[in-house]
Amino acid sequence: MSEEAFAQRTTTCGSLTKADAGKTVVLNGWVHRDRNHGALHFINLRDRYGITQVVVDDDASKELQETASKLRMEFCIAVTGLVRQRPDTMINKDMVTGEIEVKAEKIEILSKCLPLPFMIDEETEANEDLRLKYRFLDLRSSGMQKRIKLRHEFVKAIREYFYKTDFYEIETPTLIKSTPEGARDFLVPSRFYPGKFFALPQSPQLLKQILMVGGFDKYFQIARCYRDEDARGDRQLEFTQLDLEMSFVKRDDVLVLMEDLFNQVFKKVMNIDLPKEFIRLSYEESMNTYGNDKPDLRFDVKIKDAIEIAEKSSFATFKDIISAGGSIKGLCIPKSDKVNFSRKYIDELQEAAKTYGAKGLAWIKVGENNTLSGGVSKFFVGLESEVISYFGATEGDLIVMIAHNSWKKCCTSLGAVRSKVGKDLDLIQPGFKFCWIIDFPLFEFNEDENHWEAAHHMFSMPQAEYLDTLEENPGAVKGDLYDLVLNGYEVASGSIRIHDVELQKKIFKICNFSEEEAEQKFGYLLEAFKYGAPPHGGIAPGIDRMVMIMAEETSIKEVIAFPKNTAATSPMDDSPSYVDDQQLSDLHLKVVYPEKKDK
RNA sequence: GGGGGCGUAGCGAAGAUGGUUAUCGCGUCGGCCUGUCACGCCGAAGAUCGCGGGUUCGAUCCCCGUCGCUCUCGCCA
Repeated sequence: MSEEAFAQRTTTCGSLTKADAGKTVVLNGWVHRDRNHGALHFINLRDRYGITQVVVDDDASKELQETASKLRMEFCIAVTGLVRQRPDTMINKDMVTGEIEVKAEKIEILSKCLPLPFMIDEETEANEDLRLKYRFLDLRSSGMQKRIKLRHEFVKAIREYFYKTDFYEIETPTLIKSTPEGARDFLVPSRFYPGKFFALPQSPQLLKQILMVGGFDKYFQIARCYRDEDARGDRQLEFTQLDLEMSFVKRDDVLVLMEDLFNQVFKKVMNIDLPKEFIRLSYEESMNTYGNDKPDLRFDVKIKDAIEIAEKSSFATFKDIISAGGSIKGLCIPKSDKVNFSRKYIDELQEAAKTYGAKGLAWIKVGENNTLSGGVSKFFVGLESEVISYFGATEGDLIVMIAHNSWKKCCTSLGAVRSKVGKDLDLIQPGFKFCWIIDFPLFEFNEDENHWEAAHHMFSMPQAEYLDTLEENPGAVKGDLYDLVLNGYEVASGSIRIHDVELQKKIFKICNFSEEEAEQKFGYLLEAFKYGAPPHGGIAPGIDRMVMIMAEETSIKEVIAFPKNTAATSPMDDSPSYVDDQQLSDLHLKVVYPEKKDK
């Protein structure tokens, strides 16, 4: 079986300049645009590297002219021709190769193309589902090409960094034991053992800890992870993490390593200088000031505790919340020429707050000469100047306050208002603002099941000062946990791990995990800890999410070659799909369809 | 599981208090064109207005249901 011969490229569509004039070249690529003037015919030929204008002149042979007239968008062709400098008046300054054109001597159609479902532009206007169905076409767009390249450069720079800093790249299995806590596992049925399942890893967490016990004190991996939870704009069923772990380290060793890594990677990939050290905020500080644990520091609007001023008001709701021990916080929204603080806009802000559990949004407009109007201003009569100076407000600003019995809901609902305001008022400055969130609580109370559980996961180390009082007051315990945040997205999460069996057992107990259950689920880790486990810790930055932010996109799908949609399916290959009965029976499975009709 | 948005030629959009021929741009097909570069000009084809039901003399439009996509809350250690 010999393949059909064709003229193989001698150069690419992004490389020719006037220095190449006079050379005979062969280009291979796709017909990007096709401008046929009858006797004169221009073809923009595109490949990964760029676009070059091919010309079929009026002196072309009849055969060549006929071939050229058959060309349609996205035909894959080979062009043999002569590079010639364009006359000065015909130079296209917007094209890298705009100084030259290739006078076609021969055109071969390597592969035809059906009429396109959508045009291939820098960014197509077609809706996302269609783009995913025809991903092979969408990937040809310069936007996708650019983003996939960025991702490649990013991962490459990461690997280079770890190779030169003496880390080992070690693969861990993707068929592992199902872990009960955390996200829902993707399960893979065992053919040999009826009723038994492997799980796809949510992360290589336990395996990398065991690698530490195994003596590989600096490990990293570009690891695929799987979580069977609902997708989001910044969340996919499967995603890629830079997973790393180190032995004999303390928290700051990990933070400093990450700062150094991203300094070097951002410099190499985007020629951007990051600060040598990233800002550090405690969880509590971040919640209180920005209303979440992933603050967007690209704009400087800050939340302020408002109990002090609210308790002076005559607003009954505030009094009730205060006497119930709740929280009241406020935000001074600066006057803006982008948004008029109309009743309609305030309603929008209130809706944003309500999605995070706020009951309402108290608001006050700041007028001239220290006056207040609208909303709850009538409850602050006589306190005008005090309110204004408390929030540092000036004329035209809008002060909003949220009162809630739950400190967390008070923070997060006001945080939602802050985020919306940042976008709507166009306050967000360009750039990349990293920060660390540290000192997370180790446990949080599960109201429904009436017991404590790990806020992150059960393998994180409590901070030393809490070690003796863990059981007495779990809610107060802070862990050696850290998240890396970039422009309002959590991009990495890590911790110093527990390496002591007894401490680990204590944590299980606090989380209402019986010894038997712990033994059954994590016995192998506990066993490993009995054999000289080193102190260790690590972190796992999300590759997709970081590249998304670097590419200034808001959907993770833009930086993944073949993503799933929000409905957790792939429109291109139509997965997931039904399998035949034989496959099911091999796996000892029987499908019970839900009541609702299915297909 | 809940909430919001969207669904009109291959693609992107417009549309009407409910009225008989549903617009526009891109693409497609045919013709013309010697300097275009989002080429231009002339012509043509292409739509059960997501699907089902209801109200009505009449529904793409109103109502109910349903499906799909999307954003989001829950969820995601």
